Amino acid sequence: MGRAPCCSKVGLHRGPWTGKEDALLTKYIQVHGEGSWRSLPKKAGLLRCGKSCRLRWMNYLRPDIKRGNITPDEDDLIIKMHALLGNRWSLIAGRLPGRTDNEIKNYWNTHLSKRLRSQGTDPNTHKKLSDSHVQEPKKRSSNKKQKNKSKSNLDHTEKLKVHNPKPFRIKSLASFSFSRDSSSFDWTTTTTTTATATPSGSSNHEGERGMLGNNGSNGHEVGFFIGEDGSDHYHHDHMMDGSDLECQSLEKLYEEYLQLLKTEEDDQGQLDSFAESLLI
DNA sequence: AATGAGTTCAACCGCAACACC
DNA sequence: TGGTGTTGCGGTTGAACTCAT
Repeated sequence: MGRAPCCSKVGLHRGPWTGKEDALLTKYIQVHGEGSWRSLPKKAGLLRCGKSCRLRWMNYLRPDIKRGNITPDEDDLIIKMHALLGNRWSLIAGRLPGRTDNEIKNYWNTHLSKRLRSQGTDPNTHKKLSDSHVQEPKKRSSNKKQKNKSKSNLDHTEKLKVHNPKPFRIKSLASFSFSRDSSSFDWTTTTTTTATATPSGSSNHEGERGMLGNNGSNGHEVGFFIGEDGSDHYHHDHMMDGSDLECQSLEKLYEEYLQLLKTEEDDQGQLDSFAESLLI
C-alpha cells in the first residue's frame, strides 16, 4: 500500500492556476496571513490542496518576489553558493532577495549547470572535468537574431542565459507590513507592474537581518526588525529601487565571501564556518 | 506554413524535519 | 517517548513555448 496523499485529491483542481484562483488565494492571505495551509483552501474557497496553495504563494504570488532576469552578479553568487552548499536551493534562495528556491533550482538546471559543464567544470563537484567530459552547449542558433520580443533587448552576450520569467501577476503592491505571528498583513496598494524584492518575514529568510538591514543611503526606507514580542516585522515605505538594494546586499555578501576565499588556503575552517553560518 | 527537436519553468510528488499532544 | 499532523525541501515531470529546418 502506498503512502496516503497529503490531502484528499477527490474533486481538487490540478495544473496551472487560473487568475480567479490566484485572486482568491491572494485575497485570503492578505486578510488572514500565511500559514495553516492545510485548512486554507477550504476557507479560501479553493479546490486545491494546501500544498499547492503554499507553493503557488511562495513561488509566484508573494509580493516580495522579484521577476526578471537573474543578473550576472546573482548567477555568480549562485554558483559560489552552490559550491559551498550544494543543492540546498532554499538556503541559496535565502541569500538572494526576491528569488525563490524553485526559480534558482530551475535556473541552475537549465543554465548554470550547462554553462559550467561547457567551461569544463563539473557542476556537482565544481571541479575541473577532464577534456573528454567537457560538453559543448547545444545551440539552436549561432547567428540568427532572437525572435522573442521579450528578449529582444538583451545584450547578445547574454544570449546563453536568457531567463525571462513571466511578469508578476499581482498588480497591487507597493507598501506592506507583515507580522508573521500576529497574522496581520497590512497591505497598502498602488498599481505597479513590477515587483521588487526584499525578504519578508517568511521562514526562508530568517537569520538575514545582518546582511539585509537598512538601506538608507539612497533615500529609500527599507528595514526590518524584531519586535518586542520576538516576531519578525518587515516594512518598507516606498517602492524601492530593487537594483540598489540588491546590489548592496549582494556586494556585501560577495565581499564577505571573497575575504574568506583569500584565506581559504590557509584556513579551510573559516570557509566551513561561513558555510555553516548560512545554515543558521 | 508545418513540423519536430530542444528549452523553460510552473506545478507535482515523496520524503524528512518539525511541532504538538 | 511515540504517534500524528503539518510544513518545507529537493527532485522530477510535462505543457507551453522557441527555434531550426
